[in-house]
Amino acid sequence: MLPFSLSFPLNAPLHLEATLFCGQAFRWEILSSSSIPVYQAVIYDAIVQLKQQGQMLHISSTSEFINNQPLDKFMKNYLGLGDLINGVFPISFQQQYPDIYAGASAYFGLRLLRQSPFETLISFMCAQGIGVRLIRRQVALLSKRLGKIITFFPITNYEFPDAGALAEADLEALKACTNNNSIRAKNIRAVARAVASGALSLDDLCAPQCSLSDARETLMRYNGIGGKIADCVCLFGLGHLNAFPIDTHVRQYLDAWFGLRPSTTSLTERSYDQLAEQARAILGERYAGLAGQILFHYWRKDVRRMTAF
DNA sequence: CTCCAGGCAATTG
DNA sequence: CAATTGCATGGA
Repeated sequence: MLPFSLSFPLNAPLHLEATLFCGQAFRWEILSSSSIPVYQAVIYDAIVQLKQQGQMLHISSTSEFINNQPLDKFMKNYLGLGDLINGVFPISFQQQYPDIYAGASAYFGLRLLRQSPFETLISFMCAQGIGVRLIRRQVALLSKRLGKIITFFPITNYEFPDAGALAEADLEALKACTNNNSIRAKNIRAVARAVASGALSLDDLCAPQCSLSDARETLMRYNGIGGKIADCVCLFGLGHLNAFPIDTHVRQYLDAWFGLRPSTTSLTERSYDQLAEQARAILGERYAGLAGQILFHYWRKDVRRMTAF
């Protein structure tokens, strides 16, 4: 138990495992695998632990404030507790695809996290053509080697490095953290330099003050960020719940469940946008990203039986 | 050895 | 313009 703790009641049951290990976040760990699991991660400069008992969520932290907000306010926002799953899937979807809706209902306790924009950006730049295992390894290495150490005896962990740290990092050191991919290391450092210099302001790209199309357009100006990665950053770090990232898994379920296929054999910028628009037509413009993330998790866990998270 | 993993960018028609 | 083809790296 960490020094600052609080509990609050939930108006709907959470699925913490699905939320923290569905691929939107890469730093959460399970501490105890007893009947009630405890989840731990470093968020900004705080070690945070979560535990759910019945309808109560117990939170403890090494800091009273996270990212300049009181712990309870920060965590409610971080965990997306304001999003009500009831309105996420349109009635038309429930009627037209009752079996899929029923299957996905096991994951209605999944929430969309509002993570650090910079950490989300760099994390998903590590996520191209690579498995989730290796993404987690890269993010862990970046933190361990380039982030500040944070301790609360006997816990030792590391903050995700800030833009300044990555901007000044030695390219070879960075490469050693990014799966030995020098192009990726170079792209990450360039983006970090843009953020550190103020040329790129991630706060300005957050919803609702910035539109999804403006945010992704800005992000996609940088090498190593295409439509999919921009959408992931928008959805998981910038609060754009209508962003709809299409990866190999989403492509698979869009095809299998809805008969949606890209107009081209390989996904181009154009066919990507077309496919995302067709998905939004089925899942609803407003919450397509959140609905899609639930379907993504359902597809991977229950249909494809993947255990990689 | 081949194929896949939460794609991107340069090149070509 | 739009679409096809290279490319990068580790693990199953």
